[in-house]
Amino acid sequence: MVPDAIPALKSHHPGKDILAETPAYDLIELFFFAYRDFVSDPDRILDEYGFGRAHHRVLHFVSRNPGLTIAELLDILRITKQSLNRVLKELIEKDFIESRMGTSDRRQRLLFATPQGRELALKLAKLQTRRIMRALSGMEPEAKDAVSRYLLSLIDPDSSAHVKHLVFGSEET
Amino acid sequence: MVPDAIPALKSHHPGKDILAETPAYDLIELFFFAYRDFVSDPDRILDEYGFGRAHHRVLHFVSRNPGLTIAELLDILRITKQSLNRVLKELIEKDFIESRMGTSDRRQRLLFATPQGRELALKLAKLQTRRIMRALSGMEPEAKDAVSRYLLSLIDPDSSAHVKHLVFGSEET
DNA sequence: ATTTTATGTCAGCCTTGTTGACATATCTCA
DNA sequence: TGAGATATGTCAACAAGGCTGACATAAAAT
Repeated sequence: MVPDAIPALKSHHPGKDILAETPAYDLIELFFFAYRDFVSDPDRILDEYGFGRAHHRVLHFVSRNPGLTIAELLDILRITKQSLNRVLKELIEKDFIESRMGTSDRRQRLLFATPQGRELALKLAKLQTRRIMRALSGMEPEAKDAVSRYLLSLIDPDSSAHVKHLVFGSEET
Repeated sequence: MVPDAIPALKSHHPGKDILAETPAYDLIELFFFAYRDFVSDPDRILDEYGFGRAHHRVLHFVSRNPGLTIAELLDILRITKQSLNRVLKELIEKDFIESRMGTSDRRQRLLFATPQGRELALKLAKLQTRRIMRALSGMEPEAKDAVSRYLLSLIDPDSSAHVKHLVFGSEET
């Protein structure tokens, strides 16, 4: 059923080339399916509020990082300010996020989730946590650490320090 | 910096409730960042062909499962036939995928990647494999298995048997 | 005083998802 | 055989969420 998809790797040089270049189809495809289902949980709830996945991402990171600036948020999401502005404006209008003028630099906007915003963000995070916990249950305790290190290592090395700081706070390695 | 986002879980009942409901922010966020970077690799190459991520997904699963039917592909991707048809038509026109009439059931269309299609699919899979191998290097051998089992368990239980069959072939457990 | 920076906004476009309606060929079953 | 179910294709319209380019403003930095 599955075709010989790696003809170029059959004959030639021995050694690690073969292993290094043999596609890791299992991890590629499992990642796709896992992500597909993982992000689908919040969708139903977001619908009730008239929000989409883009709103979820913004609300999540603002709720997790009170006082986040526009520039920092753009760097996290890797989208343009025009794209961000569209969903952010809606979140502010519907009172899920509040934007205050920066104190030290008054050009900046500091973003904060409102109580309503924090509540929704928490609700969605719990939903995803339930799925994560179900997956981790029945696995050895070291498994969670392995998964965490794997995901971190998948990230672009350029960003990994930044992500580490964002996710774990000011810890090292 | 990080707010007290779980006030509702502080006082009440003892026991596992607290742990079960404390958001797993680390795994939630690492999953987001890892996926963000993981899917970005192929983008540059796809651009050269005038394709997007939707084309990539279709090409990947057809290349991996020669003879796939439209219905099976729709079930994998979880999109509507109209959405699929748009990108599939382009892949066929540009000769990356071939559609043959079913033999046993002539209403069906059996999809096959052309040599050109297989080549592109392989190129993209290798690119993602390089990132995966970089992440796995430096981890214990059991780590890969832990990651694989974790991702599989994240998937909706309804789909997990189907995914298992698709990814690993006709194996059990 | 000038330039740079942080943000906002308008306009238009692209990709990729959606719904609903309808057409065709083929298979299944009574 | 004939009716209905099934697999696919297609048209039209729309929505979400990306993008680019251009331009505006206020505040900081030099």
